[in-house]
Amino acid sequence: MLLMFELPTAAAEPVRTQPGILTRRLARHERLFAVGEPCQSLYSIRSGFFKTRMADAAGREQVLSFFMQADLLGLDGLASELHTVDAIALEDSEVAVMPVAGRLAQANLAAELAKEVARQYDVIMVLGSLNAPERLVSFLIDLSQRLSRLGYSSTEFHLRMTRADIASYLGLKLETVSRMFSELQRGSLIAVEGKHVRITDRGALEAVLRAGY
Amino acid sequence: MLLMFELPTAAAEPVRTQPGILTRRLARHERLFAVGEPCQSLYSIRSGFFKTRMADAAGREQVLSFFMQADLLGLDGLASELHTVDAIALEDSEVAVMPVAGRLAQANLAAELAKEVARQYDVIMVLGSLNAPERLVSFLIDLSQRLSRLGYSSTEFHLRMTRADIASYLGLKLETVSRMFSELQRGSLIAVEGKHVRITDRGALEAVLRAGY
DNA sequence: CGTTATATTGATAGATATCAATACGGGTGG
DNA sequence: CCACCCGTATTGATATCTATCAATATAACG
Repeated sequence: MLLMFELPTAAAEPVRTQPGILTRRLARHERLFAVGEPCQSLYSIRSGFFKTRMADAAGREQVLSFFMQADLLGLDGLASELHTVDAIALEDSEVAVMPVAGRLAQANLAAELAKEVARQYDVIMVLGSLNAPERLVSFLIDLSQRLSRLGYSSTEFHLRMTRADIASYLGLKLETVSRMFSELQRGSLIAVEGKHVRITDRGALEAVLRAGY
Repeated sequence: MLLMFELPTAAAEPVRTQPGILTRRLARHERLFAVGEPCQSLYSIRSGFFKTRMADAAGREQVLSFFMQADLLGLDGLASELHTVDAIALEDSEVAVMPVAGRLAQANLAAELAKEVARQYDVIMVLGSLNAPERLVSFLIDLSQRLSRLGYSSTEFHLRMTRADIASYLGLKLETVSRMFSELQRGSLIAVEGKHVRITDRGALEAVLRAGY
């Protein structure tokens, strides 16, 4: 099992399902690309769910983003031509492989990068100025909005990532995340059962971000 | 004095110092652009020092970056065509004004955005996984390296920003930043006197990031 | 030179991390 | 297909870190 993580990420050869479009399938826990690998392609997520993570000089790991359907993965590698993060499938997934120099025009690339910059500013705001419950609320609202945009329920969903993933993403510890879930449930803002979340009071959730907690 | 902050940011008309190149001068505390303004130009810093900041729904302010000579300001506005941050001069400064659609080729734009994405990942790592002294160390090393690249001393420099600015940038409170400065000084890693900083033991500073503090 | 912003330091409170024990659940092998 | 087992999650008790409150001290600015 541990071996799975050691396989070179190119082990699964992309397959040509439609003329001119490469598709790659990944099993849960498989790595789409790893730190240090050359960045030759971007990946548009067809289905599934990913996280990206990075480690610092002391080996501390940080989850940087979560990616779902229609999201574009791989922008991290454009500055240096090498990937600076690992991308890991959190469930069986399928991505469209797009050569960096290919169909994605230069202008679109800039637009995607600009969006990524904007998203990251939001993450920095969260990490820099929100306390633990606020961070979790912000995370849930963001998830809810993204799912909604994809046509899924905005009030009820399954978390694809572990508490540890959420904690790392939010700059907290997993126990704290767990406590905050329970806390929000006690306050009747949400209903949680493991990875299943239902937003029961969206107004109150949004109020948390406006007025603090 | 307070009025200064209320002046529209376009008050100071850019002047044409060289044929084809617009330059704009700003006094300390003056705003180069503000949240919500259309993003028509990027700014290359000729001299001086800037911070960018953002406020969330609850009005909490977050300093996002510091900019110095040769840095490119304004990338924040490219996603939505409106600026999402305020840019404020921390000392008398001069910037070259570059129309977004102008001389900066599309490819260069993408490259700059990619670099910005990479820089922000580092900020997220800092906020997400370092404790207070480590954050300050990371900040000082980054500053030192950037100044060095510009030909200034990497071991001795003047901070252009206040403790509150540093604190916001690092997701801390200003008192904590002040304590961490004193702490690093007690450990003989640096010598501080107000805004003047001297790095006395760079090896030890770097060790903090490798081994924790 | 006075006034105000900025910085330092101390005492204390509050939030989150850490340590630990238990419960839960999903994947795997029998 | 079921039972087992290990990864995951919850919860409690306590420790640690950072924020807050407060009092000076210092420096920058008009």
